[in-house]
Amino acid sequence: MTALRIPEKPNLAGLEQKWDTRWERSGIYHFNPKTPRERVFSIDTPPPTVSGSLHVGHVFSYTHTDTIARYQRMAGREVFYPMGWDDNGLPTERRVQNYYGVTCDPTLPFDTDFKAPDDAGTPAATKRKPLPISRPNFINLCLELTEKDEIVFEQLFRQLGLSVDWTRTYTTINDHCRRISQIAFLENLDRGEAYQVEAPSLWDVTFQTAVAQAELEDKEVAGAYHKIRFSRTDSGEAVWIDTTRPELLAACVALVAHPEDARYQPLFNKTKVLSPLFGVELPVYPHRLADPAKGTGIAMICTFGDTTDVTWWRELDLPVRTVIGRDGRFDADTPEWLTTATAAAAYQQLAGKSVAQAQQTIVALLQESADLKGAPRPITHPVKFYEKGYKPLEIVSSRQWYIRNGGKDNDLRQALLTRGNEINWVPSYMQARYSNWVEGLNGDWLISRQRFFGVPIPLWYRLDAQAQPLRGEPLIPNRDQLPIDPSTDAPRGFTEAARGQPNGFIGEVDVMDTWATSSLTPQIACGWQTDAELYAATFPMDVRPQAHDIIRTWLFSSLLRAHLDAQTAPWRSAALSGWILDPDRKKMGKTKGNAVVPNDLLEQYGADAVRYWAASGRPGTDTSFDPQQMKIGRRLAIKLLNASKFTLSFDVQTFDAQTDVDRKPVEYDPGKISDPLDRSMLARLADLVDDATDAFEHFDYARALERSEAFFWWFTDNYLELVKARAYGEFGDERAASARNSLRFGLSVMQRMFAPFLPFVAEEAWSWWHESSIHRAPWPQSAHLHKAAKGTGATACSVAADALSVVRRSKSENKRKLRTPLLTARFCATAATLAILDQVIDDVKAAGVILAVEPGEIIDSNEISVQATLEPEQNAQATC
RNA sequence: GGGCGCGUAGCUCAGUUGGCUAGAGCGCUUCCCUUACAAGGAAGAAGUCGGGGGUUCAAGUCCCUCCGCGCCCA
Repeated sequence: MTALRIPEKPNLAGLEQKWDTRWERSGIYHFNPKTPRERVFSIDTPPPTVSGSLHVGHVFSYTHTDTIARYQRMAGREVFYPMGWDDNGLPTERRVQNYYGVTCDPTLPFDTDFKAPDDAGTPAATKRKPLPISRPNFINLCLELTEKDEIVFEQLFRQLGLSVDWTRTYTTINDHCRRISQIAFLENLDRGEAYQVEAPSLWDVTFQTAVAQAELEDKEVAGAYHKIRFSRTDSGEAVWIDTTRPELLAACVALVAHPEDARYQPLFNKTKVLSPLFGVELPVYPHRLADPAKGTGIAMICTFGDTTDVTWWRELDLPVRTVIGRDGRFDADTPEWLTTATAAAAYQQLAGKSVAQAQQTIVALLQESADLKGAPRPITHPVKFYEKGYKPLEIVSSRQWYIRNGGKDNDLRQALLTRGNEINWVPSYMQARYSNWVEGLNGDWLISRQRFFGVPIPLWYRLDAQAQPLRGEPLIPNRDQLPIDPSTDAPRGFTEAARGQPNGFIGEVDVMDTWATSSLTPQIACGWQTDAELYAATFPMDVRPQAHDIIRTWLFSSLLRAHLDAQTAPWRSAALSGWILDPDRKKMGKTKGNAVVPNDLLEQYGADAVRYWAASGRPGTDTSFDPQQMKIGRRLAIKLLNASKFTLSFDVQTFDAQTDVDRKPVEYDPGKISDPLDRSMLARLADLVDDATDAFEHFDYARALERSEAFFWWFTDNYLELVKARAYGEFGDERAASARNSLRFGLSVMQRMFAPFLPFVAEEAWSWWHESSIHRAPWPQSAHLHKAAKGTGATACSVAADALSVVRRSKSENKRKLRTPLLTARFCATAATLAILDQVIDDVKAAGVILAVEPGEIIDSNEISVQATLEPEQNAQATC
């Protein structure tokens, strides 16, 4: 038996710091890879973007996962719970550019003596002209800055009490992740799943990079229909088309109308039309995607104004006539297909202009030539944007890398849908979001980005005698060379001097999109290709916790990579968390500017209280930000300390026997629990344990908390009050021992059941009577409680509590103190209830301060009532 | 337009395969410093379960329909 160490006045101050330090020292959250797979519970933690700051949304969802992790650990599983930081990608680039006042120029050589500008971190750094630096130097700055951010993040997560194994932290730009990402890419290439092709792709002109379907966002923007005259080559008759993008007139390759549209039947494939201003001769085609109800029913096809243009271009086999460059401006040179002097003159008025400027110009030109009918008619319509971008996406034809994802291959699509069925979705309706996304894919996954701070695509190309790259035969590094940066590393058989020279080589300049790396978090964390023992112990992982808005990106791409590499789903379960809503029911997030920073909350209410609020949000459900709930959590934490102090204040005869299956040193003796009230409480507690355990097994931490909390308040307000006198010894040693052992048994179970939610206060109270951590203590089992209850049911304690309640009411309604004695009390209930009440009457009598209990009266009601005589102070008589 | 979710007390939410008089916490009102806890305790008031229709002995729960809110996709 451990000596008790109970503070005089327990409180929450300093618990986070105290226990974080001890947990760190004892390493209780460290994963032991020498564990058989069936005893492991592995978690694919979402790596937060470190270029932002953590907000309550993070606290919310990471707490959910932590409650599961802590439950699983207590339930006997070896929990694999690493953390990652997502520091790779555009958000970090932007932050580094601003912080240091630099810009990345991948054509520059690595400068080994490079030092960050002196004004880094000051406003001056953003005001002056950015300093161009090489990609490796730029990446070093990214690493330097993100490292600082990561320290702050880890500090906060520790304060929150996440039971992460901090020895296994990865960052998505570090050597290990770049290596895994590059290996995975090369394997995709080997198997023919990765390929490059010159094709129209969605292009963000601000960031000057291609983007993927998953990163699109429709935004309603103002536009206008312009009615423009084309003319038939045979008759000269006008053909009016409506377009929202008149500036693309020079890029027009055909007109299109619906095949069944009678108005245009005579034109299809028979006669051609001339475009205004440019005089280009164009065919007219039928196609089902042309909407007869839209405008005049006939549209111009340009390469490329929108994704429908791409479809038409592909299906009608049209030429490419590009006028907009990657910077979003019209090409300076007059395109070759504009052959007449007037066409060239018209085009030169557009050359170099932005899309908006060009539109104004072309409208003026069309008005001048009377080819525009009436004024433009303003509309608002959905336009595709890059989710992080500010300008509408353009579609440009460029060489890009893709990974096959089923968007163009029905067999693969079906296989991915089937994989979805193998996953336990929490909540289950989230699977529909996955299936909908997979069913709606319309192309392969574009993974190349024309950016700098990302994982380089690990390839070079041989140059021919004219120094033109031979794209078809990339030079591939050995796996053991990885990670490489083709902009600074030379391929085997070449020296750096051959870079860019005829018959030499050139590095692939593109990097992979962040999702191409983060889609590999299971492989990164589990030691794929690097640690066979760890991989065998942890993969496929048990659960992927994540927010539901990135099912289409992170969840889908992760599932794809695992399917392609391992022919399995990467996890058994996917647990989707909801969002935090602000008081106006709007999503809280850093981009919306309404996010609350958690530091003050942790300071004010304590980590356990904040966790209590977070854990009350059910899986997948959006939850209101509510400091009131944190107050309640704080109160619960304090209550647990006080109830523990009281329960442990009674001496319990020590004993040592194998009958206690829970642990040693033995803290209580179930064999001494003899009173029906005590046994009944344990029976009730057994039901709770079953309920909470079942909830946890289904990832429903919120239910487990709610049930545990309800029991606990009943336990303190009723059971504890009922047994108090008996525990103090008023009914003899034997019955005192029953109360004391029962109190301790109940407390032991309650402390453990709160441990996943309130890890600090549970550990603190547990430490008063145990040497080892509660977080490695076994999860309570109902069988142990049933055994101690010896067949007694849960009814007796309910009857006792009901009886106590009516006694209290009789005093409260007469505005008397609860300590006021009842001279006499006669309980009225059914015969069965009275019989049960009789077994626990001593406790009811003591807790209710009843001097004499008269024989009960049998009535036909499920409710207990009492006829009581209050002490004569006012001689009140109450009947309820 | 398609898919998914939500609507229960003033607020935040439970309510499992339909089953007794629909629950909890907060807030509100009244009372009590009670020796684990006033950072507490006891009691009370408060709901047409979004509207309507249907199935059923029985509907907050199942079906249909409408209204409102949110998210995802087109």
